[in-house]
Amino acid sequence: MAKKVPIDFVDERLNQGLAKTGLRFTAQRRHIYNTLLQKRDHPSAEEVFMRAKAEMPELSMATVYNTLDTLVKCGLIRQVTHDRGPTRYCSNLQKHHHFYCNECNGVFDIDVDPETGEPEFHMPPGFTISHWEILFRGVCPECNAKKNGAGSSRS
Amino acid sequence: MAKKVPIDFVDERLNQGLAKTGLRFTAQRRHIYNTLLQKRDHPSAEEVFMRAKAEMPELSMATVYNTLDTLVKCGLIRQVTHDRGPTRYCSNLQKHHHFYCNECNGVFDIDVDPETGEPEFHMPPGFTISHWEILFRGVCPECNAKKNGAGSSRS
DNA sequence: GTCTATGCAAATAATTTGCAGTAAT
DNA sequence: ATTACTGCAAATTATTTGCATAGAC
Repeated sequence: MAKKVPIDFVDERLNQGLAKTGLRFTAQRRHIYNTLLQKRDHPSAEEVFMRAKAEMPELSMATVYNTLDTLVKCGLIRQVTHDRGPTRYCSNLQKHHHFYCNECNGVFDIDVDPETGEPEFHMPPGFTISHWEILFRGVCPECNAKKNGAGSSRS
Repeated sequence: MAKKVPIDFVDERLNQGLAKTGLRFTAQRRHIYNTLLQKRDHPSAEEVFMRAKAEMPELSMATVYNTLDTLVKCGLIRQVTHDRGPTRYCSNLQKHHHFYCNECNGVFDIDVDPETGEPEFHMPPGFTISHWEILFRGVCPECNAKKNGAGSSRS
């Protein structure tokens, strides 16, 4: 079993994240964030809800959705959307790639070699690849034009 | 405007795809596949429905969903799921990568250099990248074990 | 005390399913 | 003739929203 992430670490990270946006520290946010950090997988909102509710029975689904969005906005977790099903969440903020299993729909982190940055070097044995692509995220030319033109600089 | 894909090409490809699985050639499948090939973007099922219904008013949403699934199974199109919204579809079967715009949620094809395979070489100007990752698809070790162990060979 | 966050329930969005009629082989 | 496909409507899944109450600062 992976070693437990200490609650002090959870609180510190959460406080840092919330501070940036002026949001409040609540028991639910702490508990949900802690739930995510305790297991290095890619749970859906439903799965987070079930795990977290086990120790906080009054917790509601809406709060889970709200909190997950909040944590994403704070940069503490990332959304993972590689298939048609529910959005999943990833608390691994290290640079890494993803492997999606076409059979069980599981999502696996593929770490990179810290020296070379090569993911293949660390591709664990047993995975067979049928397809791969690079996914870039950012801003497209049209939206960049809008941002640079009209809005941003007020000097 | 990009040049129109001839209907003969559409029919030929569709027949090839359907033949592999024993599925039938229908007016709806032809029309939907043609609709996808005529525009190189990444429409959702809803968008495909609207475009296709314009020329085939009796078309139903369920048929669009069914047909899109069929075309994916035949290998004629691919699903694109990079955000929380509706699944989109891609009729570009050339090797390429994707760029997702965080502002407008648009999806753009990023072609690769046919010589080197480098996507950056062809990254069009104006795109600014905030994050990128490699997405692998295939079969995970556990599912590979199941397939090789129990089921497949009946000799 | 003020304002944000939570919990509940209702609403919406995206997709799937059941089934009777229609069309392809 | 047989079996798959379509269209419609209802059902389900995933997520969001409105609002009264509770809690953080």
